[in-house]
Amino acid sequence: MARPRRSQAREDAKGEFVEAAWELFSRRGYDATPVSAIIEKVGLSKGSFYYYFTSKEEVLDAVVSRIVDEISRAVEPIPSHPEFTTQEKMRSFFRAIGDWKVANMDIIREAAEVIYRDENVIIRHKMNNMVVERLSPALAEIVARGIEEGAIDAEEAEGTAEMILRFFNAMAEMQAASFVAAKDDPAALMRVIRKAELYMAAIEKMLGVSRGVLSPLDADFEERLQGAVSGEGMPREPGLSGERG
Amino acid sequence: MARPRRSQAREDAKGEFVEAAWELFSRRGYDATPVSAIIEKVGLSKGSFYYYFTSKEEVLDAVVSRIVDEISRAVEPIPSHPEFTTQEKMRSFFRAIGDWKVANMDIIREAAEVIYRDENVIIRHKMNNMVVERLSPALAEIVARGIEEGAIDAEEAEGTAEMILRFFNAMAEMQAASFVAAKDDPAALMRVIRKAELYMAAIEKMLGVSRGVLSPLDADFEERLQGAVSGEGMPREPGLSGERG
DNA sequence: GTCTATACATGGATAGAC
DNA sequence: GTCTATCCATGTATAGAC
Repeated sequence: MARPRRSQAREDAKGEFVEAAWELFSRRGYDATPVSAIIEKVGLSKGSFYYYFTSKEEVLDAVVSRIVDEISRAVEPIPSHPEFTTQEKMRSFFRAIGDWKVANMDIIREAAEVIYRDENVIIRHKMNNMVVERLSPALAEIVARGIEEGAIDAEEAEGTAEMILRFFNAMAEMQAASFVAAKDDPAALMRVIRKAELYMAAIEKMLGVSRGVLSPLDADFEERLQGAVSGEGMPREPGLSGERG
Repeated sequence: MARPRRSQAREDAKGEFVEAAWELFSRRGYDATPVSAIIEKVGLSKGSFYYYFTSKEEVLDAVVSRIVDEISRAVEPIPSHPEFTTQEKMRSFFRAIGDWKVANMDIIREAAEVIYRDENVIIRHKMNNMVVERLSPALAEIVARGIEEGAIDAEEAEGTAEMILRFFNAMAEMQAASFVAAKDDPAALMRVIRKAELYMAAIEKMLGVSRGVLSPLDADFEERLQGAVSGEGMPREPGLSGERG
């Protein structure tokens, strides 16, 4: 027996609001998206919106939470992987984040320009903080294990894990600033990637692991990124990852 | 008898707006401060405000710029200091920033709670970016010199300088998160300071300098911070060479 | 060039009916 | 749970006075 519903029953109205909000925030920005736009998209009224969320900010929290959930799911099993060494776990960890970015490159590329704008710091900020909060435990577990085994040189696993993730966020901010500064310069991307390697190398130094333990993924990531960014895989000059002068 | 100028003569109306804005932003927050509050405080009208600034955001930019100017003035002479070694320059550099924070602790302590709130990320963000932008050149000069002399192990001075400053910002974000998480816990401050040492040690590792080159300032900073935080007036003594004239 | 007064559109949020 | 109607704060624009 079917449950009696109102004319246009919603399976998951709240979810629809979150979905619509993300689409709008990523295309127009947070401040620039009025609640009225969200409700229009969903086809419900303002009253409904405020039935599910106490404020516009709350729907942003939900949006961010949903995104971080995805990354979190990919990262959680890594620390307890039975066969991975500490190095492999670290590499997988960063790669999981990178993979998410690559997998969502089409969205990100479109959203980046918007999200990276000053007015939308609030989005990045909530994302950054949630990444630290939710991903720290898994990374801390890997680091703790690494310290035990002597594979990592650090004093305190949790603080170190948090620090690395915040450093990762700082790297993203660098990318944001670089892209905004030169969004029309096609060479900008390569400069950003080169800078990113500096950051990865810095993490290696922080952890006292040898150079290249974390960064090889970059050479790989770089290719995939390049493909994703160009949209069709333009031919390009070979490796720049290892060289220095 | 002085001719009565319109209401009250203003020497520097624009400066007064900036001053008033900073006082209000730091006490109530950016979003929570309507332009009407700023003009009330100054005693001028909205039209005046928009004569000097094209938007509310612009006055925030001016506020942030003024603050970063202060730090910048303290930092600029350091790279060309004739007698300092690279290590001393680095130490002075970080200390100059620390000193500014200590000197302004009363304001900061009051403002911290407000500034650190999510709604006010925009303030921190603009501050962070401006710090990177304005302080990078000086730090890069120190680093470049250090690389030449073999005192610092890094690949590229400018990128490294920018990275370190962003890392510094990340440290501030950690502090923000920690304070917000436990604002009533008196032990929280010590934990934060301890965490901060982790960050300073990480910078030392990044630069390939020996442990303690940068962090001794922390022991010092810690004391002064402790004094400042406990509410006692602190001896504010810029232990650093040149600054404002 | 500097400022006052005022008008206005936008948009977040609420109340209460169904 | 969803609606309609409404409130009201506030950023911004403008006309015009000194």
